[in-house]
Amino acid sequence: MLTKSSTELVRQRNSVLVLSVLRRHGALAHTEISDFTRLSSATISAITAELEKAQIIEKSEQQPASGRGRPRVLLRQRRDCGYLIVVIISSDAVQYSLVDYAGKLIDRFSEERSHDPAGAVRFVAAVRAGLLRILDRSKISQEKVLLISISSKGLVDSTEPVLVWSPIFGSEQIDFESALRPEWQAKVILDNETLLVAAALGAREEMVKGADFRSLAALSLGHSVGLGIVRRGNQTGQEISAPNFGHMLHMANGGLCRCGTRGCIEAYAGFYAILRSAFEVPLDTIPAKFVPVAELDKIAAKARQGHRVPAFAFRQAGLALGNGLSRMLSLTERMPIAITGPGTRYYDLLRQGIEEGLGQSHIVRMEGMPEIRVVADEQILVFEGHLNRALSVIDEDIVVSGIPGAD
Amino acid sequence: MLTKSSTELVRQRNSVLVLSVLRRHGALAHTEISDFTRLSSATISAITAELEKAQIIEKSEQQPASGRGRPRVLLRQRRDCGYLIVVIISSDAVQYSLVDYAGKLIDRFSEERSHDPAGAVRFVAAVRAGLLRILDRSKISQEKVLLISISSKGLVDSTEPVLVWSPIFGSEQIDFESALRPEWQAKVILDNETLLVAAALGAREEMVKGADFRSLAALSLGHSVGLGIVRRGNQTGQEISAPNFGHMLHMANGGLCRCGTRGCIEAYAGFYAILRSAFEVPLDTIPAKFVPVAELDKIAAKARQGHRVPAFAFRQAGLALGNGLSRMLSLTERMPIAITGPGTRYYDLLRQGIEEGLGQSHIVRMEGMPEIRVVADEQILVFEGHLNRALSVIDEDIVVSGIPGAD
DNA sequence: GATTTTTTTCTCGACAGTCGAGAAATTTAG
DNA sequence: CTAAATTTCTCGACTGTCGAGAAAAAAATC
Repeated sequence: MLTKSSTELVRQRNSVLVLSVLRRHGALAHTEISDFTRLSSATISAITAELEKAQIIEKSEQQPASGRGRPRVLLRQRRDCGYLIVVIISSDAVQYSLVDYAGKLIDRFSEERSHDPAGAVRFVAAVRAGLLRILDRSKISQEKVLLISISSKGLVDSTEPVLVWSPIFGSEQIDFESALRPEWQAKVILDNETLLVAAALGAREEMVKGADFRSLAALSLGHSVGLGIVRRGNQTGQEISAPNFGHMLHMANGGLCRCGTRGCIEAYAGFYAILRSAFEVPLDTIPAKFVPVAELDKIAAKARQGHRVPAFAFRQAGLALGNGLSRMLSLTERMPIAITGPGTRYYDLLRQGIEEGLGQSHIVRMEGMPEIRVVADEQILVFEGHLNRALSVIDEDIVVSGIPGAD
Repeated sequence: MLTKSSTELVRQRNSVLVLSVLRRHGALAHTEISDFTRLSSATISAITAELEKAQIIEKSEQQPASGRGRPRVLLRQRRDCGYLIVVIISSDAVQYSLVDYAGKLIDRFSEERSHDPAGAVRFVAAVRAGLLRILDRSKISQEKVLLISISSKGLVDSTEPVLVWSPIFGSEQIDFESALRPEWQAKVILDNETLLVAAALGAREEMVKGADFRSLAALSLGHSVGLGIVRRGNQTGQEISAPNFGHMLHMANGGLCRCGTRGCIEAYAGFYAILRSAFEVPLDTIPAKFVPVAELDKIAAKARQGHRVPAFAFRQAGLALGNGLSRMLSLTERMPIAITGPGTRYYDLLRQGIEEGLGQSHIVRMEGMPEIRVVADEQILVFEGHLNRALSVIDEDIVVSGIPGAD
């Protein structure tokens, strides 16, 4: 359903546009903003004057003029315009980061997680405590926190910040919105971790390729298996999605997965699954909860020395991943695949299986093998994805919810 | 990448909006347009005056006033504003339809197709001849044909009207753009057939549910297997895609498919595949090119009488479909599935397998079985999808390419 | 038949937004 | 100290939407 358009909407969209180029390129002069946005100089004047009056951006202090002519005055976001709290939930810890409106990290700490399984309620309490703690440490007033951006592995609702399924809590849902609402008036968003990795990689790619960038998938290998897809939308920015890839069916009536179903991709390619096949444990035994990476390193070493069984375990994992990716590609357009996560250290062992698994499908035989690259630093990408996403959400909210001081 | 907005864009979008409500609801009065679009009466006056001057819409002749007050004047599209040719390519014929700007069918005929395999070049020539023929029959000038909307089974390029892979021509690509360009200046679009079915069903659904409609998948069963997905986009209308579902990998190293790959879904669920398993022919024999439906009806009759082998063939087909659908659902949100095509007559035999196949995946166990409905009249839906899509493309093109007579 | 009521369409002035052109500001070069 | 260069700011023109009320036209009422 289309919806009506008006002149105020035009101003809103152009204001968001100005803020977004400021995000992408840092402090900019009037002229540069005009160049990037293709808006006329007069319009830039009007918009920036409004944003400045509303204390969202500010003129930077004069810098030594480096050329002839009137010196430029750079415009940048006001750091104290608002704050963002990033919460990254991983299997063994929760990391809290406080970030200002300009994207600068102000404070950060991690808290260990107890692994008690019946702990969804306790976990939520711990997150609430963590949020209050980071707020307290920095002496920022709670109203200044505009957004809480949370990420976790697992399946996330597409419209509300609800964790529908996670490796740790299973089907015990966690609704962060209602958990934080009385205490916080900040907006709460929740994203799948690998989706953020994909978003960050997509943004980097768009920086380089510009309009040529079309789409990209990120595959995260670790205890569990995650996938994020970024596609360039028709008009408005990027479309991202985080499917339930790790628990897509690999083989009917296959190995038992942590989730209780048989034959998931993760039941072949998760760390615990590789361990299970390497030790030739029957595929229907209940998988180990956690697998120390050192343990897997030993198996990998043996596989590299030429031992058949451990090598076969990695190969099976690769096959499951390759088949799954080929199925994903059957449902989307052709796109490059970036592999991240701790599992990348075994890529040499997985590679052959992945490629063979990919090659078993019609689409890959027809279009050829997709480009596969290995990308390290998953942690950094997750945080980068949080910032990209969260700060542009804040920009939009600020503008749409009426620029304060404009009336 | 965001892009700048301007007042002219506002007018464009609102003009398209007016045309689209006229499409959806037929001839409307000034007041009604204002109600549907939520634009003010003054704006409607301005826009409709412009469209009328440009000979895109017209005031309908006075109808007997049916109430107090000044009688309404209804506005409607001018039939002769432009024309659309719909080309539906099916396995045994090509149907040509000429439609006016108001969506009314003016002329239609079908032409048999010869099944010679090396016939891509000849086929293109036949299509060109068919297009000229329908034009000639109706005495409409070629410049008045604004759009040629083509559909086929198979895989279609997402940006250009190129048939990348089809059941008949295989990987022999057909570029309709370049095939028709010298002769026709009309825009050419090409869509997968099942995608149009999904689009039509989505539009119907949106009529009923309004904003509650989220997404829907259409599964077409026949000689080949097709899938179309419609999702409600963030803001602008619907997002539709037609994945290569029939040739998604069902089982590694499985039965041989028409496409030459092993283990495609179609190699289990296509008509020829059901025939093959019912006759207990080895799964690696090259499949029959065409299977008369009567043949399959016989097998179905036997299966319904309780014979094991034919019943098993349908069950295997159902399992392949169910597994495939479950994989699709792992990569998208939960959505209802509409089953169409000639294969629906065997739904009673397929059903159990489909449901079992769906149930083998984590996502379905967690979210529950998706709603499955059987929808007849695939042919009508294909044409309806063509009209929905093509006419709104025309509306947009007319408005965006500058309203003639506005200057 | 004239007048009032009702409903719809049309028109006018107010307001918001963008744009181009040129004025104003401010620094470097000579 | 003046001219050139460069950036920012300002003004009037144009386009768009909106609300209010005028104009149109038919039915109801007196």
